[in-house]
Amino acid sequence: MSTSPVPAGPGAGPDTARILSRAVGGVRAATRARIEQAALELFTAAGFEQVTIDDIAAAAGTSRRTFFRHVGSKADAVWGDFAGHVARLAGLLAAAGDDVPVLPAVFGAYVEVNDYAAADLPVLRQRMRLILTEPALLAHSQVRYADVDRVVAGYVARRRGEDPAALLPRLVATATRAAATTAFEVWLGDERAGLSDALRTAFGQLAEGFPGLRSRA
Amino acid sequence: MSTSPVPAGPGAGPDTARILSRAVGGVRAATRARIEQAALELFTAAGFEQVTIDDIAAAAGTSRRTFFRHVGSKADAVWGDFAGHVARLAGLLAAAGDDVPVLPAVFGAYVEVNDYAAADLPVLRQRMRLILTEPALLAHSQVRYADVDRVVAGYVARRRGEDPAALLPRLVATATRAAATTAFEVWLGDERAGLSDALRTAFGQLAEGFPGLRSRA
DNA sequence: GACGTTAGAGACACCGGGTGCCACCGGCAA
DNA sequence: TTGCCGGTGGCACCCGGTGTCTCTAACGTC
Repeated sequence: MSTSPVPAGPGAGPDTARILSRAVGGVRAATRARIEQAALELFTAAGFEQVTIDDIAAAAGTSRRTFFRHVGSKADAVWGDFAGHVARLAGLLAAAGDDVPVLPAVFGAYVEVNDYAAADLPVLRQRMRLILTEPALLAHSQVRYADVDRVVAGYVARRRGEDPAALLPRLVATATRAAATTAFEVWLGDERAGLSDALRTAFGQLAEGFPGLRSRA
Repeated sequence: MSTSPVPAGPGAGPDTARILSRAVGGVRAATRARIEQAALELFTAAGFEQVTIDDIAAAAGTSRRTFFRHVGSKADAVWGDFAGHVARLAGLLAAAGDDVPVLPAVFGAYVEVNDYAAADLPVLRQRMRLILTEPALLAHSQVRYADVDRVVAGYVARRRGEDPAALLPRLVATATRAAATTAFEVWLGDERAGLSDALRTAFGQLAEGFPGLRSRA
């Protein structure tokens, strides 16, 4: 059970992973978490492009093939359970009453789904810094955000009785998401800023139509 | 000089390219145009992922290595001279007088830089359909749009005397760009729609802060 | 007209992300 | 014991992208 190069063979994997799981729920989730953690550390230390899959696999104590089985792609290693994030957003919107106006409902759902516990903020900063800084990850983000946009556009369309492909639902989705990512950027650049505050400020500006910029400067 | 498999060797390239250029200006530009055209046709016919670089090179009558020398990457083959596009936008903003309010200035620059001649619209549709449909190209678009955002944010910051990294300049940049891409989407989905009209409509909604969505539905 | 120079092109080798396939090993049920 | 099954590792392969070398056609110079 030491870390010395014992020829333990492939059987060593399941054992250690088993120990790590137990409380979490499943071997899969445990190894995936190990891989993602190793990837995050290596990416922030050396940069996304400089780290190879073999590096991550080695750091996580597994193989290249297993990495792809769990994570799917190099970029996916940074995103964690984003699908669950989107699902929570969809749930919040579905649960929003029809008495609250559309725009505040979207704003509120965004703020609530991004209401992280203080303990999770450092990891979130690490993730977002990578996503917004590394070109390859920034590119990949567009594919993920498209899922968010579909959810929001669908909600607006339902409330308005419009086609989700119409201008207004799509516009609300892309504009609110643009505001959210911008809020993330300024939050990332200011160590003292609060994420919820940044989101609310950005949404406020958006909802007011940038009043200071429409008439004479 | 026929198209039969004469062992012409590497010398055949420069000759034909020479003929194609002359009126355009440079052998480089001609071969690049040939490559981009071949790529666009193959992508729309078979899908972005299905087409390999070798396919494009063969269709353009050149080699894989030459493809990369001219185009840079597979995704770049779709974008044409987007850098010039961004430069024109920057020029329009720089030339905008300080008497016109900030937001209308940005809107106007966007509309004007996207005022294509009728003859260019089919190719534009082809390009935008690919960019908005193919996931890999949608991802890549984020990197390109980041350049646009920098230009717009810089303009807003200059007009307002703020830091380009502050919330408002960034927010205006990302929100207007989101509106523009949304306008492109609906324009793409509606054969009869006008691009300028779609842009103006989207910008109008954005500037008004979605009035119908802020109070009771 | 022979010369060297230069830009463009092709061939080759290599790297890294991603996938399909097969073999193995452990646990579990019949 | 036997058979199944989830998880794993190894291997081969495809493809996008880059560095390097060589070749050749075109151009200016003497």
